[in-house]
Amino acid sequence: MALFISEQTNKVDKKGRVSVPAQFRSALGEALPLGIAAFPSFSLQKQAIDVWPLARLEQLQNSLDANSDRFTAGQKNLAQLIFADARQLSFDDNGRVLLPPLLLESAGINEEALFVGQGRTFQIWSPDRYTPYKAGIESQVSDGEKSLSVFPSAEVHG
Amino acid sequence: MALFISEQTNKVDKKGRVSVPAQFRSALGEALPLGIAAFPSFSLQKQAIDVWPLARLEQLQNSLDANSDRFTAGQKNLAQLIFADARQLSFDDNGRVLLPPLLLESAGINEEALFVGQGRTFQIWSPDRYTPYKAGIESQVSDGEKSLSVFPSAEVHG
DNA sequence: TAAAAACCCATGATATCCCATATCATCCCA
DNA sequence: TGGGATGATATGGGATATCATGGGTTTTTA
Repeated sequence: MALFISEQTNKVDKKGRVSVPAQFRSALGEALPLGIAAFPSFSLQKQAIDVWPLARLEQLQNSLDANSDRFTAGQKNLAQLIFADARQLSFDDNGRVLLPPLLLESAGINEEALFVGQGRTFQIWSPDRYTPYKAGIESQVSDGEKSLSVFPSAEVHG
Repeated sequence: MALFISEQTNKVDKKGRVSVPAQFRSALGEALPLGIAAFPSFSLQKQAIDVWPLARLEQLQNSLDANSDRFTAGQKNLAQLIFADARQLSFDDNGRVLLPPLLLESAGINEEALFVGQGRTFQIWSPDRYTPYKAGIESQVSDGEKSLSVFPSAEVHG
């Protein structure tokens, strides 16, 4: 599965439908028909929506099944919350998903949804919230952190 | 078998019938006609109802048969209680199950039943009980644990 | 035979499907 | 190189199917 990169804003119609950016759909590849899992982003204090390919949730469950001892109690609680709060969304023929009202509300999304690539996952933001958030992130990048090492030993997923 | 994810509240009619969320039914897949096993959740001090696909009970029995020495005495007792307290529920043509009075009472369910996905299993709650329970879980997730590693080595079921 | 369970059908709300169109990028050919 | 044709994408709206729910009727069970 390819990575989710770039930002794109699409409209939410009155039925709650949004087109997922075509690049994101093609990044899903064969996982597209399985759909995606969307839930309020815990790491962002539910400011935005986190989206995972459904297979990633299955990987999490498999990890829990096989390596239960490698998770802290807090991590197990978080996993439970994710399974409870996640909504499984599937694509219509035009590449749209239906965002449930609860997710729209928690992310403060009205007319427009801003898709933000995050590598193996992506986020959906209200543009109004994203602008100051991103500015804050940028200001937190210190001078010493303006370049990144890529560890060559890291395995390639897929 | 797909995962049980998301929350959904459905009504319990005066006959004790509830629609199991369609997504949960489709997650059961071919196991749907076998029905489900429901019992007071021991891990939750019987605050709610735990629901397993019937095949999971069989897996538990198989594990007990094959690895009896790997279970503690307490775990064996727990298994005994589950086999005793579980009720096998089957679906009618509309995707409903009949919740026995004993289960409804132990979970404090009256008019509404809140289904909560937990991956390989799900729970059924009284909405009144669930709200404070969930708040407690959320407060137990510390800031450092607001994201999860997904071990890439875990294989995807399917 | 009374109570409970299973079965059947009806209905409103909602989600899904299908088609139409506007916009834009790409391609192809003059 | 210009300009029209082609195709992909995003978006809107109507038609259809699905879902949750209520109620009635038949069948089973105690």
